[in-house]
Amino acid sequence: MHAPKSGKRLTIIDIAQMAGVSKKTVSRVINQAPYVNERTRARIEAIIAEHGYEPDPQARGLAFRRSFLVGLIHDNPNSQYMENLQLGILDALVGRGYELVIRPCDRRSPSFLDDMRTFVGRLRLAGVVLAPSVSEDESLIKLLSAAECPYVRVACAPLDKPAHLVLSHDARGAAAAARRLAQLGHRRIAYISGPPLFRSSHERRAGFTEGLAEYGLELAPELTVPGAYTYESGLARGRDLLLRTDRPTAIFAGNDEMASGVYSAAHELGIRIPEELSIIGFDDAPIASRIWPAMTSVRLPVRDMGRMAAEKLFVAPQDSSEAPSAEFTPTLIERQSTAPPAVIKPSRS
Amino acid sequence: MHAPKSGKRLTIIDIAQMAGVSKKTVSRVINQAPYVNERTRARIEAIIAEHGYEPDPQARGLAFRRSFLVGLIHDNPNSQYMENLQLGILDALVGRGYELVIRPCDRRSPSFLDDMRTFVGRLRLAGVVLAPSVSEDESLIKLLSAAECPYVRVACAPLDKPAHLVLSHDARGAAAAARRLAQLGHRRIAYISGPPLFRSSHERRAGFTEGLAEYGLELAPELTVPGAYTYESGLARGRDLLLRTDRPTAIFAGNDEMASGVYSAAHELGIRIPEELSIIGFDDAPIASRIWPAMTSVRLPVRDMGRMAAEKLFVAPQDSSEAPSAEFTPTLIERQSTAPPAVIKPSRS
DNA sequence: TGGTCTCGTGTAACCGGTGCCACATTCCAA
DNA sequence: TTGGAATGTGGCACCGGTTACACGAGACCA
Repeated sequence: MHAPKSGKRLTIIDIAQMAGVSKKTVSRVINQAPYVNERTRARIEAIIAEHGYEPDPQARGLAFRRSFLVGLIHDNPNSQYMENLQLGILDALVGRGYELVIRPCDRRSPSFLDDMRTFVGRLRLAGVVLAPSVSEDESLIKLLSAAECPYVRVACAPLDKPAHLVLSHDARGAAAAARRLAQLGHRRIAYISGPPLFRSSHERRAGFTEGLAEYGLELAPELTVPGAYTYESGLARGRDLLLRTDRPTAIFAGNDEMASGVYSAAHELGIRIPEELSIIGFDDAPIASRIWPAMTSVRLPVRDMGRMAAEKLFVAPQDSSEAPSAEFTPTLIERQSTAPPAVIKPSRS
Repeated sequence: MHAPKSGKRLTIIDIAQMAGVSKKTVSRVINQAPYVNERTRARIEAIIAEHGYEPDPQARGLAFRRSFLVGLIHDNPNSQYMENLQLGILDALVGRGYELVIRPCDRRSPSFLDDMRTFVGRLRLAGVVLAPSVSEDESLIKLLSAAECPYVRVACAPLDKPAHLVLSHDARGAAAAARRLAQLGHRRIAYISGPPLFRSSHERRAGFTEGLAEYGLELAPELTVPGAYTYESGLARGRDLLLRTDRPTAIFAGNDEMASGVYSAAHELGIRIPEELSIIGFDDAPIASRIWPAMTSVRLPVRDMGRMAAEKLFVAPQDSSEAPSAEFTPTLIERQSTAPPAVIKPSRS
């Protein structure tokens, strides 16, 4: 129980003096370097623990020529998604002495690449995690490689280097949705896609098509309509689809945001869910379980993906043997928005 | 057009050599210190701009004995709220050379205060922003004061020091909701509160009561029920209220999360919104505009509040004359969930 | 003419750690 | 016994900036 020097925080020199060694030896202990006598190491560790000493990250960073900060670059409008990703990353960071710095971005801004260069360069980031859809930006990847900044992409489709990738098999989730609708007996099934700029739009459509194919069904072109991942686009496309004379009995939307738009369209038109219309969304956003009737949706383990992304930053990039598998399969969460199609009275065509 | 030394990043010494001065003079320019000849200053600034030199924050931080990081401590479950707060804070930080580090926390954890002490101490944070409800934690405030760490609280009720506060007048927003319901002709109005631990629960109730009072109405105790700011609690309390023989014609929920629970309860019971039941929420969360029919809600300018919070960190704490007013009044966003009450047929009591 | 004050600039030490290398010991094989 | 490698430790420069202070030059005043 040494009285701590008032006001001053402990430095490596204080610890060295207490232990009767040079600060270099304390440094070795901190960095778990070899060539330290076991007894010496134990003694120093005890002193460090007793006094709650923590080395200054800025001083260490200066000497190491890199910081103890991990950046999260994103342009994802889904705040729930981003929050879970943050939490997952922090799961891995906390305890290792790293911190998370957030950087939203706009890929369409003319200063985008300059901003990013400044961000990773000035901070000498220990690594960055890229969330969709900026994770699909190849020019940014090139920049990061050039800056020798470790990075991990969170994405929904296989991209070039698996060592830098945390993959969600969106296609599999969409396929599960398709199977479920087919099993329930639906035949006239519509799909509202996301914008083509997003890789996930294509993955989800491809998976959905594949799932239907397993049941001998195919996605009719006239029932495949383009949305924009927004509520408004879901509402508009939903109206379009539901006003047709032979309207679909089920709609799969590329995300929950659009699916909730379809809900509104159905309500407007007095079409009952799920009796007259089955709906499946994607993301399992908070709204899916709060909307009425609760929505069947496809859930991504976003927090796990975030944790994995951060952990991948800490394994040597070349050591692909050590690299843990980073592929995640979504789950279909069944709620009350899916049911067998109503018996359709033959329309007098 | 000097060829940059390959691979090496520029340091203050490089700039000093180019300008033919000592690094100390460059340092003065960077920090906008006095006693630099105007011509010298201009020349150095030109060189800095030309080469895109940016001083290393870690080296500066080490010498300054504080970092260029601002922390955001939160335990708010509303991801939309947190995202907007982050964006607002970043609005103020970007361009000043500061970065935002995120730290979720759990006030009930036994290691809570130790974690926070470590967080602000080890990083030598330039400041922290506290989001509700952890912003109401007095022991944390005490800790920050002791650590001489600048802080700003984002809260919904006047707390001790205005210089450290960004205030949202939740009560005024709730009063606006009350007025609107009263104007529409509602008389049997229920309130579902948040948990008592949250200051906002009390503020919103108080404001709502006050707004009703302006119309000679009062909040009946039997129509004031305790919720928990969750969807489930809104659903349960909504069922309770709507199953009563003389059920309310309007319900004001302490937040949108609970309000969406009331929606579900109403749908379950076949009660039409807004014809038979008016609902108002609070927060204007994304769900408010996506749920059907779109919900009337009270909107907080969260992003502005975040920006203000960060800006307050950069004015001298004592200089309260300079401190900008940091009070925000919510707005009532009217949508389709409010209407005059249905004419009630006299019940055979 | 000299003294003091303000301005403008440079020098040296330092912030709190790490890298590189020298050096002393111990261990083991030849 | 000896030499070379492996082990354990310390010294010193350095990471890229800042503070404290010294110093010279010119302005102003007595």
